[in-house]
Parts: sequence; structure tokens; C-alpha cells
Amino acid sequence: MKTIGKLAKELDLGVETIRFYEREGLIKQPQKPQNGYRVYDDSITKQLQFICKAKALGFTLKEVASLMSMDGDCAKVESLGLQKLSLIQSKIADLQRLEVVIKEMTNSCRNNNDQSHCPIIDSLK
Amino acid sequence: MKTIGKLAKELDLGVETIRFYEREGLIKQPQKPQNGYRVYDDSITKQLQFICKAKALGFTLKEVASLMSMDGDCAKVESLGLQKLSLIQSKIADLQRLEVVIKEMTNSCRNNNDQSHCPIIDSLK
DNA sequence: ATTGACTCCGTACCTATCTACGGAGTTTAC
DNA sequence: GTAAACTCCGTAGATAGGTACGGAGTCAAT
Repeated sequence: MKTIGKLAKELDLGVETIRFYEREGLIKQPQKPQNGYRVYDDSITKQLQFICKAKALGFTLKEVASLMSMDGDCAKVESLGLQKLSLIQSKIADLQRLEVVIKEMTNSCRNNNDQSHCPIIDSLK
Repeated sequence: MKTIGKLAKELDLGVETIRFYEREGLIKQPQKPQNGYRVYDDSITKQLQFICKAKALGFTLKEVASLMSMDGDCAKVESLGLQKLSLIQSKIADLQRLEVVIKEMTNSCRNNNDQSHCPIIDSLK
């Protein structure tokens, strides 16, 4: 049993972040004894780690909430995962196209001898 | 010479967006005749197109402002381009790592026979 | 001359994910 | 026993890049 501050330190989260997740419905408010302080048991740690990991995979907090509420329905979870996968793949493709364009631009800059004129600026005009 | 509405339509931007760019210092307020309406000449069109293109390449509005003020200093422009390039490359790398993880997860979901248990959820726990 | 479309300005609102603040009550350490 | 550290709550602020609104003035067409 620990208060919110210890929990936050343990997970390297801010106290405010935990309260925020509670407000957003990702975790529920634990029972509070007479003094009004939140008191958590160990199960909250797993829940918050789940949230952090899913967030790191690119799920939004709303999606994390969905994932948690789907609890075990593998087909639904897979579908959300596939959806996220295709989003990631199209982001990668977008960025790779950008990469090519910017590479070309900086290359042309490097080969440029005319100091009064920048090919990047020109190409954007 | 055109008013803000025509300009916005021509470039497929919102009127508010143009005013916003003005407030942010990306373009300057044109001279206004007695009636107080902004009146633009053709040079603004190029400036706004420059902004749109640079934005599409992933430059933030602040960076676009920088680019415009560097006007022609090729070394500076190249350096900003290279910086953006490396940002893009690291984003790509991040997303590719994510892609692998999520692929693995959805695959294990697909091969899962135990309806009461989802390997994605499990792996996040 | 009237109606509808356009413009002005400042400000509030939007998404997402927190982060900070203020003032009051509580617990802990010395 | 008192001072520091912790907690409570609700609300405001931050970020980026706009979008929307309200009331008032102006312009174009009929």
C-alpha cells in the first residue's frame, strides 16, 4: 500500500499525471481512507505499466482505454493493432518520401557555389 | 490586387489562417486603404506557397520563418535542412522499431486459439 | 435602398497530453 | 511541537497550428 507520491516515483511518472489518468478514466480512483489520500495496492503498478508500454507503441490514451476495456477479446485487440500498424506504415512511407526530397535539397546546397543564391529556397519558391 | 477572401480561395487556405500567419510574423500585414481591408498583390501568393511547401516538408512555422529570414544564406539553410533530415531519419527508425513490435503482436494474435486470452494484452502486462 | 457577402478585430476554442499553481489540510521527521 | 514534505481539489497554462464566433463596418448587386 502506497500513496500517490511513492507510486509516481516508483514508475517515474508525475503525481499530476496519475491524477490525470484517473480523470481520463484510464485507472479508477482507489478507495480513500479517512484522511482523503489515495492509497494504492500493487495491482495499480501493472495497470500503469501497461499504459506506459502501450503509449510507447504509439497508442493514444483513448486507444489504451479501449485496449484495457476489450480485456481479452483477441479479435478486437488484433484489429486495433493492425489499424495502428497501417498508420505507422503510412507514416514511415510519408517520412521516407520527405527524406528523399530533403536529401536532394541539401545535396544541391552542398554543391552550390553561388553564395548569393540558395537552391533550397529557390526550390520552395 | 485582391482581398483576403480571394487570396484564401486561390490558395485553398482559410481566411483565418492567413490572418494567423500574419500574427505569427510569417507574412507582413499589407497596406490597407481607407476601408481597412487588407489588399494583396501577387507577391504574397509566392510567399504563402513557400510556407505551404515548407510545411509539407515537415518544417514548423517557426522554422519556416527562419528559412524566410535567412533568405539566401545557403550554409544556414543547408544546416537547417540537415537537422530536419536527421530528425526525419530518427523518426523513421523509431517507427520501424514499432512496426516490428506491433507486427509480432498481431501475428501472435492471429495464431492464437485461446479465445479467452489475448497475447497482445498479455505482452503489455 | 436593401440584402447578402465580405471584412475587421480580439478572443475563445479545439486536440492531446500533460504540467503548474494556489490554498488548505495531513503526515512525518527531528 | 513545529516545520518540511506530502496530499487534496479545481482550474489554468503549455505546445502547435489553426478554427470559430460575435458584433460592427463595408462593398456589390439588384
